[in-house]
Amino acid sequence: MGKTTLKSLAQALNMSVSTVSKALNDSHEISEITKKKVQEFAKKHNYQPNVLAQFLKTGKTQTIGVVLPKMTSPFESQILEGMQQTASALHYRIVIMNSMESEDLEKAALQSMLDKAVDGILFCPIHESSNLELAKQIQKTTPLVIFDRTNYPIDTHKIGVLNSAGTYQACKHLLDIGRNRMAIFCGTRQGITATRLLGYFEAHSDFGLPVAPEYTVYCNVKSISELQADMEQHVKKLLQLPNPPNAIIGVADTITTHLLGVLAKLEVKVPDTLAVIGFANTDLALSLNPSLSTIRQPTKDIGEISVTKLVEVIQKTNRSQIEWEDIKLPTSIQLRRSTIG
Amino acid sequence: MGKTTLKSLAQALNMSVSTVSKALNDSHEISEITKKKVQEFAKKHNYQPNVLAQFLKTGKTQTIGVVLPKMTSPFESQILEGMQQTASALHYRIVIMNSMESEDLEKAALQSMLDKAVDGILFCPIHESSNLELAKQIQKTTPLVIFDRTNYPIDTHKIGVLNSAGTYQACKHLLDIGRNRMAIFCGTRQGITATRLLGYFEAHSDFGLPVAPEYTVYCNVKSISELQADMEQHVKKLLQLPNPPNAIIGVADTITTHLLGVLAKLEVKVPDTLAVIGFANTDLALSLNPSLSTIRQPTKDIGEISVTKLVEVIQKTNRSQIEWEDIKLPTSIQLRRSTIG
DNA sequence: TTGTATGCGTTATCAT
DNA sequence: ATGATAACGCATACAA
Repeated sequence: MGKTTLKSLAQALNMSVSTVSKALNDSHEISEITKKKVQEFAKKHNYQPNVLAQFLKTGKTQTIGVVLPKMTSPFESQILEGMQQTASALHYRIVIMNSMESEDLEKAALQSMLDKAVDGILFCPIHESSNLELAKQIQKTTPLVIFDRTNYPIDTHKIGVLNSAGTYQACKHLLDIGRNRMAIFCGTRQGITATRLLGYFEAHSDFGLPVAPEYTVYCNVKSISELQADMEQHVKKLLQLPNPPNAIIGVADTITTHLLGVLAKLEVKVPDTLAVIGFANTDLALSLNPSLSTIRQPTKDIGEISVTKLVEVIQKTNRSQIEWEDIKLPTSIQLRRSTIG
Repeated sequence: MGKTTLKSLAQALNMSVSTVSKALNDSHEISEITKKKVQEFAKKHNYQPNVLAQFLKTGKTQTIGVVLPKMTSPFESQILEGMQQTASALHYRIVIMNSMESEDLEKAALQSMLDKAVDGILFCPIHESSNLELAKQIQKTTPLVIFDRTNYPIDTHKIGVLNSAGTYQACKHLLDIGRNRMAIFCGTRQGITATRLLGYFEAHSDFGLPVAPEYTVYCNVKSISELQADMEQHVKKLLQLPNPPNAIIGVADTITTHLLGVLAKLEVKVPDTLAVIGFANTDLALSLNPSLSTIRQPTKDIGEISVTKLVEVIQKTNRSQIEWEDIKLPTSIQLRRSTIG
């Protein structure tokens, strides 16, 4: 009593392997009666097709590889959950490779996908040109879709959010509540940060607000502790300006949420002295000090659409004729006590 | 110029397929000179072995399946990250299936692993007996290791934490700072909750504190909003008692962190009126209102050890002789303003 | 409607 | 030291 295979079934049923195979695949060239017979017998003997053999035969693994810079912050893990769920629904499985913000690891991750053990790749590059050549190379043979970091110069589907609009909304809200001196805390000097800054500048221009260069702050996001120390210095410096800001916008989850901790430590009153709003997908906004006004990204949708689009490409026969889409999903804004007191 | 395979290499080199295969696998029966020749040629032509064929041949997929109830909270995502990293180091990949706290989905997830597309399974059951029979069934053919929920009645390695000690420590700390009336907020009535409650009772017994039954509170954790509403009611009720508690212990990440939001909403002073401490792996403890005293679980270690132990089993030839370990890792306690003001 | 034969790309066994 | 050949389990073109 070894494992049940097509062969063993065929033997037991006194039929040929191909008949059994076709019957189990519900082929039209098999009579209903034998189909039923075979299928029942197979079920009874708990037959499980060896997917590896199927894979080898069909060249498809029903597997999607995801390469992304981190996976523990709410933004990423929510996206991953969305991907996992829709992939499951489409009968795909997800394999995650964490590039951990390192270009070398990212390269290794991408290369490990290359061995044809995945049908397609969902890629969130570390920065706007990291491993670009490799990605282009891969794309020649394996469908690849970009998510989140959509300003990555490559021809394929891209799924991200309307970053500049998110910041614009935040600025508008701050202005509405009388905060006209807004600092903005950024991460690295590229990609998404740049787009979010754009919304900030646009809003200032539209609303006739002057832009103070010292209000644009770049933080060291290498590690949480470095980020905290760095933000502490920046806040102190800003508050000593002759014309200090009365609001801060955070351009990323980590920055915005940890900024509250820094301000609490410095005993800066929020929102009295500084209103705070920013991009954040934490579900702890209500438990923060004070409850945090957020610009939320539709993480579940990002995950879902990324998978859907990728599978679309995978299943397309003539891949050359696809019109690549650059999808930008809208953000939403939630107002809480960190801005409205 | 199709894909480079053993066959194509052999043809080009005018050698046999088996020679090439052996040369690439560094076999001792191949001369150094041909080895070098083959390996260089293969590299030059960017040869990638088809892992699917390898899988079919060897019966190993170098893939580990993870089934767990959720993946977006810090505790779970940190564990997943730990698993992913050590798996990578051991040349395994991780496939995640999210049971989403549903027994049916859990069953489907486990069954989808059954088709032999994974070499082993890491399983965190929804509750202490969910899909127990199926798990036992699977275990006959596929190595399976339990993590987090270690009070699952099955014979295999289990990797979790010393839950009762965690709560015990928290109680001790509360007593040290003069809080002798501690309520405890639990989730469902089973498994881990029970163990953590044990530490609470033990501490009370050891320290000669009376246990007030109304201090043990079970919360509805179906969704965040239900949890918040439910906790709000419980807090109100507790504070109206003739002898209200002066501290609350949360037994899980979500409960503890969201409790702060509820208390903020009710304008209950923390820690003045109620000190708060609890199990939580959020890295936002410092940004919470107020900064949160936590009992932290060694998530990275859980992930790392789980994978290591599972791979150990996978690679063991005579699986029958293994002594199953029930590993309990210590928690650590971080004191912040929610208890020490 | 059913069966036969072949191949997917590897590894492993056995000759040479 | 190298090569021929047979599996692994399945799907499919083709034959009957």
